[in-house]
Amino acid sequence: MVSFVHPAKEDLNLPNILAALADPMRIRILLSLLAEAGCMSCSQAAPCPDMAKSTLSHHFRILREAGLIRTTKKGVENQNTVRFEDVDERFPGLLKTVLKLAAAEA
Amino acid sequence: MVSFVHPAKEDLNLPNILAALADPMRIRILLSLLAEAGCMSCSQAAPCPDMAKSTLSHHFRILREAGLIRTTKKGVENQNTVRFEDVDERFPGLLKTVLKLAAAEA
DNA sequence: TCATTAGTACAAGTATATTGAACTATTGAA
DNA sequence: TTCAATAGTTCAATATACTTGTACTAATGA
Repeated sequence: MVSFVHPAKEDLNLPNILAALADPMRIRILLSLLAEAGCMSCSQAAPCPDMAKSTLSHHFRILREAGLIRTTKKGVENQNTVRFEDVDERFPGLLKTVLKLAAAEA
Repeated sequence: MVSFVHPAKEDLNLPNILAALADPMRIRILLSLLAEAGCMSCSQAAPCPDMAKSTLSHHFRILREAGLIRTTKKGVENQNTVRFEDVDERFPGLLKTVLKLAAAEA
């Protein structure tokens, strides 16, 4: 059985979050998740279909352990959502600012 | 003769900037530079005196090549300033948001 | 001219990212 | 039930990036 590590809201940590946001692939995953305004499986959310599954899994783990997404197992897939409110409460404005700029660049 | 690489304002690039901001030591260097509201040598700006000179030089180079600081040689020292306006024009709000949150954490 | 100071450059070791292969869990169909 | 297919994870190996010591350069001042 796979169980996912999700830090509590109060344990969100700025260096971890910034490190997670520092990878263009992970930014694109977050934008993709937000564009669908809800849950997506890892494969759906992946904006780069030719990337190795294991690499993708690694990126989702980084996002999850930084507290940027929440992952739950639904059947054979995972459902991922952005923890926007949690992150915004702890670090107001950060996610909105970074993702807005990233979306504008893309 | 050492000459420094400074990207033009229009070449500032979000992934590079986020990657540069993803290291706590580099965040502390930026905060230290801004706290003095101006120029500082590398050694002055370094918030961690027991770090190897070469490591420090490496961090200043990352910041410089991401376009976050400008370095000029003044005598035997370097003078470093944060390129706040350039970065803010290209990526409005980013630097202010990140550094404010980082300062609040520290 | 020579010692000192501030920093850079390079090479070596150490840490992190990427990938393929093997594995687990769930589903759905025979 | 059993079996194949699907979606992800884990692990081990390789590739890339960070850290540091040593050697070097450039400027200053005695």
